[in-house]
Amino acid sequence: MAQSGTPVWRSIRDTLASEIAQQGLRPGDRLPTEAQLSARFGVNRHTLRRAVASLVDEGLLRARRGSGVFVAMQPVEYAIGRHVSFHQNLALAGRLPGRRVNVTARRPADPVEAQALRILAGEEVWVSEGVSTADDQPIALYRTVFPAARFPGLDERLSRLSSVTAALNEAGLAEFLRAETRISAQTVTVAQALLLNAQEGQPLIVTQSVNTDMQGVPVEYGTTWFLSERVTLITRSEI
Amino acid sequence: MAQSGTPVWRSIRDTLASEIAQQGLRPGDRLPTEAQLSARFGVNRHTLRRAVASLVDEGLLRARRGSGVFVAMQPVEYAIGRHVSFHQNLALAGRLPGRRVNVTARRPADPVEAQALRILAGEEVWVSEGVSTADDQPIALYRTVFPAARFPGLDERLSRLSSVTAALNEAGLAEFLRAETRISAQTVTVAQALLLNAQEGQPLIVTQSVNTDMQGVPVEYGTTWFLSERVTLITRSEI
DNA sequence: TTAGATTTGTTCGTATGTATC
DNA sequence: TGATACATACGAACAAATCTA
Repeated sequence: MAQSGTPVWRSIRDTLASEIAQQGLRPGDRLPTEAQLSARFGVNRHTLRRAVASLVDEGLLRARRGSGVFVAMQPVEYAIGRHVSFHQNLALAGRLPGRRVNVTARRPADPVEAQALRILAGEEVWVSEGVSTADDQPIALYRTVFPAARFPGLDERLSRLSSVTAALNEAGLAEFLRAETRISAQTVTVAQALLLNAQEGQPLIVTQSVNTDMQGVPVEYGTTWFLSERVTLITRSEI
Repeated sequence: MAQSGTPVWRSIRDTLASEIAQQGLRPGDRLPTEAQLSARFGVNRHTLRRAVASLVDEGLLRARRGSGVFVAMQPVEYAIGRHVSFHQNLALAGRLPGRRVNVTARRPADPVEAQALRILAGEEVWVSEGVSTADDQPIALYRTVFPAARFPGLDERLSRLSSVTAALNEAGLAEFLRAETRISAQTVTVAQALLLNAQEGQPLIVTQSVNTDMQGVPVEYGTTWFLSERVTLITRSEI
C-alpha cells in the first residue's frame, strides 16, 4: 500500500502530464495502450485508468474506445469582444480561416430575428448559412441574417467574397461593432454532426450576437454553433 | 376548415403561449398530456404537436419523452464582464442568489491551478467547491482556488460569509478584476446531475476565469459549470 | 464485405487503510 | 472502542467501438 500521502494514481497522473508538457508527446499523438502503461508503472489497469481519467477531465487527453488515448488537439482560441471578425480572429490564433456557404436566401424575418434587428416581423432579410473552418477542419456552423432593405445585392457579395466583413464593407459599411453576445450550450443533432464531421451528442457552445453600425443600428444578427471540442471562447477585459 | 388565413396550430400556439404568459402555468409546471390537449382543442394530436413544437423551438416549453411537456424555466441572464460578482450579477437579474458549500480544503495546487495563479506547482491553495443557486434552484457548480500563502484563514471566512467577494474583502482585498474568461462546453456527468438536480447528458457551459488584484496579480482561479438550460451567459461591449 | 484482433468502457467482486461519528 | 462510510487498489469478465487482414 502507498505509505505516503499521495495516491499512486495521482503521481502517475503528474508523470504523464509532465511528459506531455515537455513535448515528449505532441497533440494528436497516441499514448501507449492502457495495458502497456499499467505494466510500465507496475499498477493495475484500474489505477492507471484513474490517472488517465483525471487528465481527460482536464482536457489534456482524449480517449476513443477501440482506438486509443490521444493527446488532445489544442482548441482554437476564439476571442469574443467588441471588434470581432472571424477571419481576423483565427489569423491571430495562427489558424487558416475558411468557410463553406450552404444556404443564401431571402425570406421574411421570424419574430426573434426581427426583434434583434429592430425591424418588423415579416420584413425581408438575407440569410446565410454554412460551416466555418480552421485549417480546413470544421469548427462551427453559422446562420447570420441581415436586413435586406438596407443591403440590396448582399447575397451576391456574400457568395463571391470570402468573409462577411468584406461583403458588408463592399455594401458600404466600413465598420461595425458587436453589441452583445449571448452564450448557451446544446448537444449536436445528427444533421449538425454530419456537417461538422463530429460525433452525435457532443457539446456545442451557442452564441447569438448582434452587430451594429457606428450609430448603434443593428446590421447583422448571427447565431454560431461552435464545436466545443475544437474551440474555446475567450473574453478578455479591455482595460 | 379554417377559412381564415391563420392555421389552426398557430392559434392553438398563441392560446397556449398567452396562458403561460398570464401565469396560469408557471415555470416547471407540466402541461396536460398531448391527448388531453388535443381533445380540449378538438384537433388531431398532430395538429397540437405542431403548436407545441413551435413553442419548444422558441424555448417556452420543454418536452421530455416519457415524462411530459413542461413550461421552461426562464434562464438566468448572467453577465460576464470586467467586474463580476455572482451575488451582484443575480441581484441585477432580479434573482435571489445563494450557494451551498460542499468542500473547503487546503491542498497543493495542481499544475493547471499553479499556472493560472502564477505560483509553483505544489504550493498550497484554498479550495472551495459547491453549488450556486438562483431562487433556491441550482444553476451551477463551482470550484475556486486561492493562494493559501496570501490569504491565511480564508477557509473560515469562506464558510462564514455568504459570498466569495465578501470573504476576499475581509481578507484585505477591497477590489479585484476579472482578467480573462475561457468558455467551453461539456455534458453533465452522473455526479454533476445529482448536485444540479438535472438530467444526465444535458449541456453545461464551462467557464474558467482568473481574477487579479489591481496590480494584475492573480488572486483566484475559478471554474464554473453552468447548467445551460437554466443560464444564459452574456457579454456586453463596454463602450 | 467479413471476421477476428485490439483497445477502451463498464460492472461485478475482494481487500485494505483512513476518517468520522 | 465499535460501527460506518469512503477512498484506494487489485482481479476478472464482458460490452462496445475501432482497426486490420
